[in-house]
Amino acid sequence: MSIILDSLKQSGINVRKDASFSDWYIQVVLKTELADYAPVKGLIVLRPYGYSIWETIRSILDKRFKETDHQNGFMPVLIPESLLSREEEHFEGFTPEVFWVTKTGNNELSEKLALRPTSETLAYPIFSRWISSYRDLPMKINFWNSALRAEIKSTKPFVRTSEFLWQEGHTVHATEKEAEQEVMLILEIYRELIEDHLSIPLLRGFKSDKEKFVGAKYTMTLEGLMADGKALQMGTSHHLGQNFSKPFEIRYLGRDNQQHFAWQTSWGVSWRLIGALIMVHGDDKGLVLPPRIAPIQVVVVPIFRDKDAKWIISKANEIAYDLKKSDIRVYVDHREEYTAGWKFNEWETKGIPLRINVGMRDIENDQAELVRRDTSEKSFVKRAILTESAISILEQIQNNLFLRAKRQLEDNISEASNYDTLKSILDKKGGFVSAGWCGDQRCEGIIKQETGADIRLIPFEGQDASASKVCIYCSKPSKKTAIFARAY
RNA sequence: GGGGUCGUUGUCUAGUAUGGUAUGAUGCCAGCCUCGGGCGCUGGAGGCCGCCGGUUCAAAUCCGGCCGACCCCA
Repeated sequence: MSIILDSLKQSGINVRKDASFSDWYIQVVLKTELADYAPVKGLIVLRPYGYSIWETIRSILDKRFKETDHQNGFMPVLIPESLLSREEEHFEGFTPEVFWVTKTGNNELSEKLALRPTSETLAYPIFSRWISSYRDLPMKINFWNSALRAEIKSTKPFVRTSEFLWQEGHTVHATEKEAEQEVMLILEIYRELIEDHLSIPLLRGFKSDKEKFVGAKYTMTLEGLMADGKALQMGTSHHLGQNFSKPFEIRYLGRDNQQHFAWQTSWGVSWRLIGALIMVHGDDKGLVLPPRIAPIQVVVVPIFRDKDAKWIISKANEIAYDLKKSDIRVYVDHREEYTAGWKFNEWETKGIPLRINVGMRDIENDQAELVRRDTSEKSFVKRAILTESAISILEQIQNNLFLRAKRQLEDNISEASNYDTLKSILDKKGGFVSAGWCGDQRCEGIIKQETGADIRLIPFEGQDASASKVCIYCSKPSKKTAIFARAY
């Protein structure tokens, strides 16, 4: 059961983040009106506030994709079984979580149709029709859509749902080198989104073969750390090699007048990022949004009594007008049905980075009160420098959230030189644990079974030192330095 | 994969042991109120007690199945 805080009313968050993390998370999702449950297990409804955060994430990414010569397209949601199963490893990997359509009305379909768990197998035969020569390459297409993967056991809004919003990019290249560059470019675009906009620090590296995208040659990943010490995969970029171009016959005629199989990549991030935002930055009062992705960056709350309402609201509008001229996303809460105190709480729960209060006293003093969401710090600022102060404080909030999270991440990366230490760190502290690994999937599998932790990534950095280590499980010479964690 | 807890009005809940037509708060609606941290006062509306079936004169309550939510262990 939750620990109920008497001091808070039911309309607010009434459990503490550090006391009952999971309960707290659900309350934030529901009470800030990000999302609600749908009638089918594992499915959620995005409410306008949640959707607006997704739209912000989408617009940031979309801009970067287009700047790097990607185009948007759309693929249907149904995939014939014959196509889904064409690449064997891929099919086996996805089979347990595929939703199947078997009927139209009362008639059995002659071939089962899968609700897309991802679009590779549907897109690639079509790509094959579109590509015939090196002149058609590279082809770089992105889809903003949803994917369906049945979550049988445990579900959690945004983090683990049977349908999720995401983008999936698919590119086709003439050379392996180009595909490798593409995978890295995308990883950097994701890093930029997550670290610079969502203020969530990351570890970068490769997935192990066991954890990579089924069918990929290799997968690169960005991993974040949640406030409860569990890791969350934030984005992945896959080098598909020719693993799909061969079965799906994506061939092009080269300058050498020879047929070549193309080299491919695919990559995606999902609304899981919204879950990460909640878990990383949220506090006992609710959501805390970094300014760059907050749908509303500044809320202006006019404080008034009936007789001077119009006057004070007009002052609030003037402040908002100035802020808008500087491209700040601002909202004036002029509702007369709610008290100022009520509004303070509501906007804090929703995580608006900066609040500006204006009442009669402030107007008399030619000032306004600024309240930071991240530190609760209050300051009075003269009207003349209000806009520049707001801009500067928003910037500070953005940085502060990142640094706070970065400290949290760094404090929770441990090193283990033997198996007992690994287990004890996982149990007592959580977080990421760096250790030597022989590269054998059996060791990896046993560790996961015994500790619940898997290899989150093989980091790009620090691999030089791995030769001097031994495998954390079998003690044979280490081939890689791997980072283990329990994860969502 | 294994185990457990739970489902009562928009929300949170009492009632379930021992069967008799549902309690309180909050929210909602109307009207008042000197509204700077979820103000205060008066009145009002709101319920297939998750769904389906069984037992019974009678089921929120007992039994079975299903659906959904959450937790713990691996």
